[in-house]
Amino acid sequence: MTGLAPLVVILGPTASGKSALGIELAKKFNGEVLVCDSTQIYKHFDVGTGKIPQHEQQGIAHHLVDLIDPQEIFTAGEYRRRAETVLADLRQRGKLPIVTAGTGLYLRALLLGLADTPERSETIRARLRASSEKHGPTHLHRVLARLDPQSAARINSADEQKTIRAIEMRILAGKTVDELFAAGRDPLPGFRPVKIGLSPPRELLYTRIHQRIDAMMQAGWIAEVAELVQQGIPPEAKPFQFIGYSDWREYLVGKISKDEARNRIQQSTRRFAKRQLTWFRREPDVHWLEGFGESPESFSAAIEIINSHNC
RNA sequence: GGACGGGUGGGUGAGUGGCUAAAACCAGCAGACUGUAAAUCUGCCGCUCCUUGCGGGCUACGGAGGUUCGAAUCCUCCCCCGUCCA
Repeated sequence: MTGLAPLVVILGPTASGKSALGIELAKKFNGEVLVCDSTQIYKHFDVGTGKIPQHEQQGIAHHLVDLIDPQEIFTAGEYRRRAETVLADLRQRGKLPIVTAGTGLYLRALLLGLADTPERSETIRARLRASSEKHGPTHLHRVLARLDPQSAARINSADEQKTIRAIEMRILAGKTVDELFAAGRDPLPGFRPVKIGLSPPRELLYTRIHQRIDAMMQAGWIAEVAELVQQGIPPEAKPFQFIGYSDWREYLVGKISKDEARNRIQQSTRRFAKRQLTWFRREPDVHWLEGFGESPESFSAAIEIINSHNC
């Protein structure tokens, strides 16, 4: 029991109000925010990724934001490492860490850890992709079936991305996925997570998502994209895969109308929110709240949950 | 008033006598996911019953009738919509 410091986690789909709740709780409990979001990692992609502007942070420090340049690649493992550094620092300063999590995989990497597996290798991936191009879409899956039948059975043959990763692990480590995973993960030491989930009614969430997109547009999202394009950041850069960025890019060159871009963005955001919900539903020990993070009810409910875990 | 074209499941839309509860796409729902994760991938999607099976029943292609062993598909009348001619 001793030595285990509390770690508040606020999780939920986009637009559910995680950030707002995080800030309020940080104010109340002398905390700081650790953003757990794979998109806010990137510098210069601000409006569309929902970063909280400085002037809205109310003096609460936000960590794990703006870590890398647009052309770089980030990973869940790297997130875990950086988060641990931040956590150690907060602990030293007696601050309550509050994690606002929208990216399920990163949260899992933080809390449960990852198995000791090889990191991604761009060379191997490029080679595999080339070979897939040459031999057809299911070729890699057949290769995997030979190298690692178990994971081949688990991975759908259409899922090239996961197939490649499995082959990559097999090549680099000389072991199958199951063999690698058998060693177990490395859970976050020294902390006791208190998880609060935000799950507002679906209809309301979708409405809120639409409103948020409009607000982002008003906050200069399109201009932001124009600026990024102008700086010469190529369309293949990872953050251009984030919702909206390529749509606005197409809008800017006149390929689609503003309305069309907006519609597409609404659609993919809704789908994204669903996927987040699917992921988080499996997260164990979550105290689910039915409202948005901004609501006073959520705030007081969250306080009660945290207090009951005697933080 | 006349001439064409058309009315299909939540939407768009294919289907011109059986293999059609009806393609495809969208929307929606559910799920998987241990280093790209706002990514990537999968399933369901008229209602209903169970012994959950390439199972049974019911309802469905504007409406009403008809032809046929069998109709979204053919015929008749009616109602709507679009374009054109008066």
